[in-house]
Amino acid sequence: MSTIYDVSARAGVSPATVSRVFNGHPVSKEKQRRVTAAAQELGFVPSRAARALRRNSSEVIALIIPDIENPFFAMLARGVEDCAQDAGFSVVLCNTDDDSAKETRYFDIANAENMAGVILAPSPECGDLERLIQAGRPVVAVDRATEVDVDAVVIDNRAAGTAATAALFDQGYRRVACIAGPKDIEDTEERQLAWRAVVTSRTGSPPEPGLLQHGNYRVDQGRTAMSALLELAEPPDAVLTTNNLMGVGALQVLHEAGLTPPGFGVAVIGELPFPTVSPDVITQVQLPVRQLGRTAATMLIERINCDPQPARTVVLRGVLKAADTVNRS
Amino acid sequence: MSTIYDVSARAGVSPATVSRVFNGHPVSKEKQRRVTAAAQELGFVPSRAARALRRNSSEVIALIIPDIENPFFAMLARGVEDCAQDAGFSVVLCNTDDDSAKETRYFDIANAENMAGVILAPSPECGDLERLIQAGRPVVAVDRATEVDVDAVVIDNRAAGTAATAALFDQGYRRVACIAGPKDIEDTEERQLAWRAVVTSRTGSPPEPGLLQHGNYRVDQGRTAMSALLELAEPPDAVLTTNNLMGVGALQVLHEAGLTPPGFGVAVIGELPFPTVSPDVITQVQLPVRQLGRTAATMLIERINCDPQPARTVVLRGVLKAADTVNRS
DNA sequence: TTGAAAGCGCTAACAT
DNA sequence: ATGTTAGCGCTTTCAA
Repeated sequence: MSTIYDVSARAGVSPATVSRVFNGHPVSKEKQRRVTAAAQELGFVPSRAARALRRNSSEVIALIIPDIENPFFAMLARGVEDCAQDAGFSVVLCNTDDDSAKETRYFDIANAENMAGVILAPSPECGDLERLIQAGRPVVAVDRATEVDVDAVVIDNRAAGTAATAALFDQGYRRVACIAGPKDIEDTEERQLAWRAVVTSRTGSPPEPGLLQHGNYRVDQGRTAMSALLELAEPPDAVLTTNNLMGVGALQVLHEAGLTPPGFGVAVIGELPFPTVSPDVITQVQLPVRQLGRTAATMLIERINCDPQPARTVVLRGVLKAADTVNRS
Repeated sequence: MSTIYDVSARAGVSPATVSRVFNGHPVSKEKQRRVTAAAQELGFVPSRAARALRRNSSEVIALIIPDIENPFFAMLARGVEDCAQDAGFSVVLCNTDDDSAKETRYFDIANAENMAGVILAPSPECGDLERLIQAGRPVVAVDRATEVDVDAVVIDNRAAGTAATAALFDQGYRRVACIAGPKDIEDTEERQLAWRAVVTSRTGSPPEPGLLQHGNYRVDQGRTAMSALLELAEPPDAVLTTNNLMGVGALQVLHEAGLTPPGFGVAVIGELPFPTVSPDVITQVQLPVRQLGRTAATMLIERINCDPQPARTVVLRGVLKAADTVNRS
């Protein structure tokens, strides 16, 4: 690995000039040419390690998410990485399993690595964000907002829940249940409240308590919740799940019980990953997840470039893909 | 962010001693105590950036893969990250889209960042690995081997292809087609050859050319290939896909054509991601993907710790989950 | 066991 | 526009 000194010697200029060329600072045409030529010949690649130390900011951003195996976060990661790469940043992948201690550990690492910034999908009780703020490291929250006042990109959960639930009623279902996420998470709470509101307005009374189940956003809990719903004295004829993975679990159980859509109504907030059967009979609210990632990365990079404006929250809306309307009389 | 000097001043020792404490080098009990106390009080976290520069090796490894949105690679990433984290390493996510130019760019970044090592799922024509080798950066190849002689963790593709194809014949299917990956990739080639061998031995003659389709490992090409198979003058009664995503595509097309398993036999190498219907009617060769990631990370970390042994190749085997044997007479 | 000091490769004042 | 130089925070000889 050759250094800036090797290049400067070969080009007959000072190391500072080489640095200037590689940072786009003004340099005379002639020296510019000599430097690039010398660098080319030596296969010189600037040391990001040295630069990070000197500038107290590396060309790396942290992406802190619950679990990359969840297709939602994989998509998000893809959006972030695409955008980051275009801007010359690399992305460090940090899985937290919704554990705030792990989250905090990653905050420390972000500091220790002098990372340029952090994109965070916060766990229910978010880690100690102050550590980042105090170090002056920009943070953008995605998917969920945080207590702390930082930039955020979120989904319009209320609208998503309303659209999905209303679609089920429009398709003719009457007893619409809901499988929601953990109680203490804001976004799922919003979706669940939307469901409750639509049920109330369509049926004239609030949903029975048994029709609301809580899961942890994963497939197995979708299964558990769906099983519980089917065991009710008076089971529902349709279900809304507030995320995609619990939708997968619910569909598995329904399938095993011989209750496939559209015989039983299913609506999912989020997109079913890799469906092997036609998803036309399932109502989905498709979330612009990649866009979520791209937007977050863009905002973060603006901050990294010292954009001084106050914290912003960007709200993205999902797109309703209603099931083919089989109006069951 | 306090530095090693702040700590040394507070503890009344030299900076070198602080460094020694944090690196597990011998230091007297007393000073050890004072240093840890001082560090604790100051909330000192060692600068990885400085360390990386000085040691010419950071606590970061690169994970270079085609696409994190493919659940196979998401699982792999999870295995890698879990293992890396335990050893104190962070993981940089690099999506190549099977583009060797992007791959090479990431090799340069790995060098520029002084990364500790690289885990690489090589694209068909692999990037310029020499850049890494020459810089002395350890590399472990996963999923596919490389031209260059480096450590590798791969799947026993021949066994996987054989088991899956044989299972289809055992279930009573007679005309077994194959949807394989790109022609120039070794692993899919192995799987396809295994299919060919089993077909030949079971039917007494090699498969007709039309029964072999090539795709690019993605859902859409699985669809295209399956459609082509169904349009044959004499269509197959079963199909093997050499990866999971093409299996998804094939199942979609079959479903749309009203040909669902077990009426039409389907075997997939790899696991169907998030199946919404019971996968019991589909033969899968489950690949130990997370284990693949863990093994690769473990091997890499051994190399980082200067393990001098010659390049090793570890072969992992999949597990056959045959469909419930519906023997169609 | 401990400390002093050099230096990893770069950037940014400062001086010219 | 360009060169000189002092660090960024750490690790690692070398001496003591």
